[in-house]
Amino acid sequence: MAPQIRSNTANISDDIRDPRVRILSAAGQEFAERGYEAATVRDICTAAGVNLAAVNYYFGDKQRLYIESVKHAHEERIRQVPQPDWPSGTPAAEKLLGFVGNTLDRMLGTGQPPWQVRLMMREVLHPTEACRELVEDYIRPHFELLVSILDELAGGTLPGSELRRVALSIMGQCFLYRAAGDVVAMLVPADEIEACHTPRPIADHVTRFALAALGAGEPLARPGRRAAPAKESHR
Amino acid sequence: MAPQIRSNTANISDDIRDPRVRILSAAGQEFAERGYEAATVRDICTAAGVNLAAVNYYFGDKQRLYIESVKHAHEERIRQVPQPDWPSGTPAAEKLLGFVGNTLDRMLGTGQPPWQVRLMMREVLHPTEACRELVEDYIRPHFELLVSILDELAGGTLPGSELRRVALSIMGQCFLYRAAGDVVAMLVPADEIEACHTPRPIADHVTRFALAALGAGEPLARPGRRAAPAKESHR
DNA sequence: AATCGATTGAAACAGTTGTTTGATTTCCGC
DNA sequence: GCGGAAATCAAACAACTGTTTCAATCGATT
Repeated sequence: MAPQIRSNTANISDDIRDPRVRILSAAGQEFAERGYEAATVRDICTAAGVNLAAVNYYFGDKQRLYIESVKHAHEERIRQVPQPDWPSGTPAAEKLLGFVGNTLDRMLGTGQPPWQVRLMMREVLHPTEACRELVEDYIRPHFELLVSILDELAGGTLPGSELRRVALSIMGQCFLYRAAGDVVAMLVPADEIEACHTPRPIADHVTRFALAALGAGEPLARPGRRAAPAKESHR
Repeated sequence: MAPQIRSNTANISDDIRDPRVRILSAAGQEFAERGYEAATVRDICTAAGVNLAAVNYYFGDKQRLYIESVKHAHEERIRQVPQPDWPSGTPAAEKLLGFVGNTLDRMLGTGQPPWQVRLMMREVLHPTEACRELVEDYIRPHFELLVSILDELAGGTLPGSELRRVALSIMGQCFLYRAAGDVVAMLVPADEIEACHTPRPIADHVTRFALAALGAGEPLARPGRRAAPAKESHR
């Protein structure tokens, strides 16, 4: 009656035959493409090549299938794109460039972003139960790595709260291209998109922007006369 | 048979009675809250206090109702939050702070962001037909205003493509809090959220960050050299 | 080969969806 | 008040949804 529990260490060739992971994979793609409501278990089962009843047999209902498919997607993604690691002694600025490039590669991919990322993005934008685990296992480690790079970059002179704000500023810039890429493409001339808004140039820009802001690189511009030191908010 | 066309200049007291705008308003809130698929015309009609058939009578079908409700939402929003305007001679840095603060107010609102914004955000994240008009009428004017402020700030030394990249960097930082606010709240300690991640402090940070990057303000940190100036960090 | 539980399969179920129908009421110029 | 268009209403429709049922099949252990 109850489905047999499969070992987590089953090898890949098994996975392809295992209807459980076939369903998870098909479900992830459908959910990523159409969203939770618009995706139907019928389409998922057809894509997975299993019977309609298999979803309820293995996962109980659609909602639990969704949660499991998000989990499965981010576990797969962690295996695909490991955390970058640098030899000790690598300059912090170089680490930052590597980190931003890696983040953009993850988010945008070389070509079409993989469905795993699009599914995770849906979860970030409209969180459900599956979100917390996603944040703790996938997002937070990356975020903390960025914070540590920034700490090194600032020579330990900035408090944690400020480091986190700067980290969010950097993540936000990457995030915009992933979540609102279509709108960006409407705002910027088409030829400029191809030239300046692909992963590598974006990474260069975001890094230069951050380094300059932290005083660890040349400012992007040299306004003619020393601009009046922009008195802080006068509220 | 065909519904009568109402003048666009009908006054507000009329609007409240006009079933057309009652439906548009109810639909916008439902779509913003639940998304296109999950929102039902039955719930919309109940909320609007009209008969089920009214949607098809006035708008034809659900999809056209959605498009019209997005249009209606951003027209309303434009009326609510006019473009900021400064007397000539206002320092560019001050304009930037005002712009960022205004953008965050629009996106986050003082309390719960209005449904109009949440609906527009859905359209940005998962564009449909209604998106193009939204971009041209609502987003692009704001974007171009930011670009012009940045141009002034850089003293005309930066090319348009670079200005647009910086503008996107700034918008991205604001955008993160609106679109991924829940995840931000999971990444940052709760007390820090209340202290440092509300509209005003964010606006201060984003502005300082950008000014420093452009060389028009003090860097956030002084790595290697003397300790951080920590001048008026937060109050 | 027989057995028994795990798995698959086709079909049906009950509920909800967007949409349509056709009668009824309301409104307004005459 | 009358006539006819505009607007409203309750009811039904057909299609699709997630879920359940239960018999058929498979696969390993005896």
